[in-house]
Amino acid sequence: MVLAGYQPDVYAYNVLVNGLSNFGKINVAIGLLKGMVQRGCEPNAVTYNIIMDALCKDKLVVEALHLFSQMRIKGISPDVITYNSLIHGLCKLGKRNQVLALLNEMVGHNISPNVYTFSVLIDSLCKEGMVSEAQNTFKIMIQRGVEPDVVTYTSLIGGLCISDLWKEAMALLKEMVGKNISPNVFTFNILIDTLCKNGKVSYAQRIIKIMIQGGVEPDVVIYNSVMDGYCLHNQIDKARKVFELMVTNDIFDVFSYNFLINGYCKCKRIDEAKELFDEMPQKVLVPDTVTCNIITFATLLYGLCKEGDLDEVLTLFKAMEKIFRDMEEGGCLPDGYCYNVIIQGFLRHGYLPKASELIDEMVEKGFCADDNTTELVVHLLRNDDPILRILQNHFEAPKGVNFK
DNA sequence: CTAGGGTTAG
Repeated sequence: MVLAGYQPDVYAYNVLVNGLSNFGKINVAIGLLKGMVQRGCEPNAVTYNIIMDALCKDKLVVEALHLFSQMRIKGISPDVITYNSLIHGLCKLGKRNQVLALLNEMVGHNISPNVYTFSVLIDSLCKEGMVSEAQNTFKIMIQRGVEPDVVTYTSLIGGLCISDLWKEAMALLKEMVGKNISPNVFTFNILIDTLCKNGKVSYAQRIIKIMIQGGVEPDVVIYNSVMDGYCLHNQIDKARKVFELMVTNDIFDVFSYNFLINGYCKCKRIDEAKELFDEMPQKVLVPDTVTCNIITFATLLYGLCKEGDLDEVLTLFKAMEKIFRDMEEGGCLPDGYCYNVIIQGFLRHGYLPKASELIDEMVEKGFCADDNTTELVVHLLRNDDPILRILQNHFEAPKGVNFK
């Protein structure tokens, strides 16, 4: 464009700056910001907003604030988007005082906080567990004539759920529906999952009905939550019924299997857990879920270890080792959780050499013993087991424990 | 051309 003798205007530059920022090339975008001035094109608020927002999303709020002062020196007025980006960035860093200062500043410049501003504030308060403050902010917003939308409601409902205030969350759902603000599948899922975890599966079923009436179809996540809700509250057979319904409708995934396997392991119905595990390859074991397969192995082994069926554990572990090697090529390895669970199984049942060998392997791969593993080793050490000296090097002594 | 939320597991 330049070679052909055309001068890009500020819109053209902004498109480029935006593209570069979206691809993480913020430094190149900043270079362009300087370059455009040299070529006689003045940046506008949008140019600065794009770069400042990208910086804030990279937690580089200090750099964003530097640009903020530069734009004002140039006489370019910040707008509500400028402030929202900065406030969002500062909220994520927990800089409450600076957030309040900016809010005051924007109001002082006659820039009113809008639904984005309030949503950011409410979401941030919710995530910090300050739900009542979030509720207050919500009230203030309405008082000031700023209408909450689906984003604001979803954030606040999520916050209430985190604090187990599901009755308040339900009330809020009703309120938004009454205002003709349609909840989406995420709004429903957050609520349904909380209800299920609290053992209120029948409430959850009611919400699912409301949801279907509202034209939102339950997805696999919803069914999984309901199933896990039953598992968590010792109603494995109800969970099984949901699962079978899911399989019939072809709505299931690795999560579904993992929940149910976990449920069976927890109520010691290991045979059924193993049966489910065995049928997975025909149904869901596709390459992009290999990580989840590991989790499933761990879950299954956890159940077997607790049962003390060590022969079976060893058989499975050998099968697993083979799969691990196959996975290595795909870059998918067992994680620390997996190692710890298996090691604990061996420790509990006296297979100390195998435990030692696995700890070596785990440490070699950069994973650490977790609290449970450490506790088991310490317990065995207190009983003065000589074999455990082999293990000592792998653990730092917790306070008050002397390995020697 | 620019800003907010987003759900399930060991």
